[in-house]
Amino acid sequence: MIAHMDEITMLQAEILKTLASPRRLEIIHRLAQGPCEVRRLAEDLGASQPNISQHLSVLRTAGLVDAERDGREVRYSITDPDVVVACGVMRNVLQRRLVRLGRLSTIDTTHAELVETQ
Amino acid sequence: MIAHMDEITMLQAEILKTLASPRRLEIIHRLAQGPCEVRRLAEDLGASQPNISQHLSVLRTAGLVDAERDGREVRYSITDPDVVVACGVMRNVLQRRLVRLGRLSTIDTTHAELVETQ
DNA sequence: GGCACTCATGCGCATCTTCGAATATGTCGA
DNA sequence: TCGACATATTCGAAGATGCGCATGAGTGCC
Repeated sequence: MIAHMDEITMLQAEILKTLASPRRLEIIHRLAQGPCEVRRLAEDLGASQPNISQHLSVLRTAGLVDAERDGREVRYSITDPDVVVACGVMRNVLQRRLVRLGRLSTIDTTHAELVETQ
Repeated sequence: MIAHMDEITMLQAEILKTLASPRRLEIIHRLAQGPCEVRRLAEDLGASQPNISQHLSVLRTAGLVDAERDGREVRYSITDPDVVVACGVMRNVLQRRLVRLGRLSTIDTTHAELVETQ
């Protein structure tokens, strides 16, 4: 579909599609704090191991996370910190919007530098 | 699905899902240069009017763009510039990756501050 | 080798998304 | 009011996605 379009635009759409999942966002969010093994991710996020593994596979294919074997465990980590930064900016957009919608009378959290990517 | 999860995480996934489309990214990219009417968008992007209108509807529902009627035309514009910034950061991540993959011997474009969101 | 543990993968099913084509809605001018 | 133009919406088919479940594959210890 869409014969000719900036290749980078299509790649970007792929990346975004990869991130467009609550579960995967949680994983990214968790990995932003530091590398983590599959089992622990599954526990922390309250999901099944296969489920987490599937999502990690998607993230790995998209090049958003790296996998490193350590004994029988596999430790995943964020590939490029800027992905977390981008997510943080998005998150701030949402924060601002929620404030705007939720409490119209409230003074805007002028540039609440949350970027609490962690 | 996924009973309890940060509401903001789910909203963020919604936003990302909205952006996870080459066509819609093109639209955002185009609107980042300034407001534009549907017909011109369709022409510039080489897509049909209904198609563009559909995508604009999705973007509008997600609150990513604003629509303003002007006579019989409707002018669309970016709601929050930070969305463009976030896209720009993502784009840079990709740029770097392409450089890394394409020309391994090339010196890394150390923080090529493209953010050519425009 | 055999077992336990950790992670990855394949399958089937329900759900959602996208597109083109047709059509409805809205706006202006004659 | 009618016609022309600009935009929005609806519909159906094709394709993609997510989940649970079962199972395969890799590793280390006995």
